Amino acid sequence: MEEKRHMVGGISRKTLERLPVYHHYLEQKGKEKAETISAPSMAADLKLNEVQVRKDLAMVTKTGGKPKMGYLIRELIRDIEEFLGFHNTNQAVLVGAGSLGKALLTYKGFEQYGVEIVMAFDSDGRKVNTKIGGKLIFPFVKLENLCQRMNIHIGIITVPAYAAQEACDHLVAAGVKAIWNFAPIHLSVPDHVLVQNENMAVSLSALSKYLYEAEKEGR
Amino acid sequence: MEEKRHMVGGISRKTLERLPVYHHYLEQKGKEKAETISAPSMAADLKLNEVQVRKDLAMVTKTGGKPKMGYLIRELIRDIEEFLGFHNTNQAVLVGAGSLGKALLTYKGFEQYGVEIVMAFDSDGRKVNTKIGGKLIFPFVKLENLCQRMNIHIGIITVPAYAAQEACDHLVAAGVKAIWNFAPIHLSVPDHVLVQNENMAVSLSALSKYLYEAEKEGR
DNA sequence: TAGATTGTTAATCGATTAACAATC
DNA sequence: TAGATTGTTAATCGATTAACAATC
Repeated sequence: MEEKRHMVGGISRKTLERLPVYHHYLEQKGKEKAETISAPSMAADLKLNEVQVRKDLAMVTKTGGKPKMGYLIRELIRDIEEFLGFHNTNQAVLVGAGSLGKALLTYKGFEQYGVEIVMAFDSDGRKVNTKIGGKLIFPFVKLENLCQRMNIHIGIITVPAYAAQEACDHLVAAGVKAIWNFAPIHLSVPDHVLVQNENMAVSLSALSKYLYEAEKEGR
Repeated sequence: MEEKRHMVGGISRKTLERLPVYHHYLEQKGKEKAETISAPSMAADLKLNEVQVRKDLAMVTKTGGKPKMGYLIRELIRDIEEFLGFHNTNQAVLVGAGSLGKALLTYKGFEQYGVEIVMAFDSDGRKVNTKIGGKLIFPFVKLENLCQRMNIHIGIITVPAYAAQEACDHLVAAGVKAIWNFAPIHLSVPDHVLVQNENMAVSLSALSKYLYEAEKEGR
């Protein structure tokens, strides 16, 4: 049975990308003492189409909204969190304790999204056995063995591009099911492994292109 | 005249996202002594559709490919770089010298994509006047004045979510035209300013959701 | 009741893919 | 020539938006 590339668990990737945006927005609103929210006001604030907002919410909410009243904020937050699986935390390992890896190891916000980095790997002997953000750095050669034994499901790749495929292969061999890739390179993985690319080069290119166009058009 | 949201300089955002991927791939191939490349082989390696590759390349290349031979790698690289405006470097400032900000300040790969970070701002007095990655940290209150005087076009936001909109407002007031936002929050900006969100929460949510589904389905 | 809002069905729009003629 | 490959036109597919009935 072939799985559609753009679908994850029955909803479109586009919707999936908007859910965390809604989640963050609703948490903000919740702090401001608001109890309910309407799709048109959410859409206006987030610059989205109101029907799109309603359809997205319909994918996750059990009780739905009430005409003239909108949705209950607390309920929506809970529904989104359950839908996205925030509450069943997955353990992750990080490969490559360079500056970006260090930033991710010290970042506090991941657990909110159901991901906990439990350790890191690096081939630089000077980093091995030190701690960053409270997480111990192990030698790269122990990656496969340790990940397998600890039944780790998520690998985060922050090594340079030339080392990324090798890191990826070891993670896959260890049984990792999802890879969060920060190296600007296309990774080859078996079909059952999800690769989520965080490609900064893409964003930069888009910015650069936009400014290039803006200049040409004399804006 | 209204500009289509999903178009940047006449090409679709999807194509724009793939161009840096092609660029990196072609540079790899170029190093391996290859001189030409065909759309089918690129498509196979990058797991894309071959017609899509051809169409994307047709958007940027002047001379096109030759039947039976494919495209000249060096030429494609040059065309993509010119199209994306890699060669006219834009100066950028970074706001928020925390762990992520530090990672970006020390990262070497940006200039390749036409973006040079020239300085950073932080409201923490202990960081002010120190250097990270060779770039000087200025007090946050000087942001608007300095950016305006130096005619900076790109702002990179790596402050916490609660401080992001304020940082954004100052950047916009200083005349910045494009913002690269790492805070997990929707920024309100005037229409002429481009916001490029690097939302790690979105990626994490997708990973988390994928694993959640995989478990449910017993994979 | 009137008006705001929801949820759904139908129309539109854009991006992807298939089909195919042209060409080296 | 035969076969690989390009480039383009047409068909398909999915996501967005418009229209509208239902409801509080």
